Amino acid sequence: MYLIDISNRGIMTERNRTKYIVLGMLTIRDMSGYDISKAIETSTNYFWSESPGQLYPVLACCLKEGLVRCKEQSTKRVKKVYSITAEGKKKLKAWLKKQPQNTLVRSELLLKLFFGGNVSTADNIEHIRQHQIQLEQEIGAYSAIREGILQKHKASSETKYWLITLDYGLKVSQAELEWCHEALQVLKGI
Amino acid sequence: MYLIDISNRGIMTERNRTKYIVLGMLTIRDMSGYDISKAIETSTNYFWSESPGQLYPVLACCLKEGLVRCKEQSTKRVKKVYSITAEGKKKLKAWLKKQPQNTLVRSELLLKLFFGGNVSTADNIEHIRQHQIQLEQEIGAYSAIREGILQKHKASSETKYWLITLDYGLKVSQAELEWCHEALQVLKGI
DNA sequence: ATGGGCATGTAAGGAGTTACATGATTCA
DNA sequence: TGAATCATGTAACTCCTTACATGCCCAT
Repeated sequence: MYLIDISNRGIMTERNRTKYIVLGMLTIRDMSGYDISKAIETSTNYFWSESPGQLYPVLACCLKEGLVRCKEQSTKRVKKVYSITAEGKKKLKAWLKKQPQNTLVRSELLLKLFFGGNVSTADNIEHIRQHQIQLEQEIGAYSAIREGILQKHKASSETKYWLITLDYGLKVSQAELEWCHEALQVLKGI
Repeated sequence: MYLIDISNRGIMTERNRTKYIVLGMLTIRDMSGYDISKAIETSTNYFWSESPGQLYPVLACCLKEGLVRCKEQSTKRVKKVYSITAEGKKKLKAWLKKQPQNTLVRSELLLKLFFGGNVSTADNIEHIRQHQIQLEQEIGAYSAIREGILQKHKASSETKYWLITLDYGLKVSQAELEWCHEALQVLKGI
């Protein structure tokens, strides 16, 4: 016997956080699905990503639930620009206030290193080296984005929070880079 | 028209990494499904977790594919102890040598902070404070595990890699803790 | 005129979790 | 003797990605 709430079916259950990133992005400015997708890629991607195949259905659901509205469009217009409704804002705020949880990390690199004793030291060193290169690129990208925010945007409540999350990325990546260096020294037997 | 490789169906496709953590754990010692589940919880959980509902079917699949074998059991014995086969070891090694990818991070905390301008500063401060407490506990737990490894196990190739992954957790958590401190100062306007 | 980026989607299915059922063993 | 933990498993479902289809717009 299963006691499952069947009314909660579909893609818009309590646990689906895609709708909150959609609503959140629409508090910054009115956007199309494509714009939201691009905004995620260039701002939250390192701690939260979404694929178009997930985004568009959720956006359609938000519209049906009255959390967003779509601007009147002529027959010619292809681009659909959405804005957040008062109800959408209310829903977003309620979620933002709730204690966050469910941090998920899945690092294939660490999983492979954990079992690294089964292959040669050279194999493991190579994995770490590759990661090192990637991290250096990421740190460069974050720094560039940071400069961009400071120059293009006025200091505001919004930008303050953007910088805080960016600084998380910078700080953690920097720590990872240091770890790479130390791990390589251990593996090289220095 | 869809050109999808239908032969790859089921739960044991190329992208399913659960089988590799199963195989990897069995290189440490022979284990039951339950043992593997516990081992994951106490060793790789902070960078790779698995639920029992995922683990048992994959273990059954590994058995069917000849990657693991199950020890002969009397009718009385309930516990099924598995060991890795030569073929299983070969498959694991091939995977370990391939360049890792697909690092996935989903941080609800950072997502909420990114949109933090929509709620009060106090709400955001509270989220960071909670995270700080959690981090301190985690760092304590990692340190305890580190001591445990150093005392219970002889220094070996295996333990060397365990310590490297553990040190990753320590280093990154420490950096996160520092970030918490800085972020709180920014939000408090110090 | 055509190739690339803009833009909106859908189909199929794999990955993974949750919520159970079921029964043995251990120990206070 | 009864609760906790050990132990194995399945059903149902959600989440998410991949791999397409489709067509517009714009610059070379």
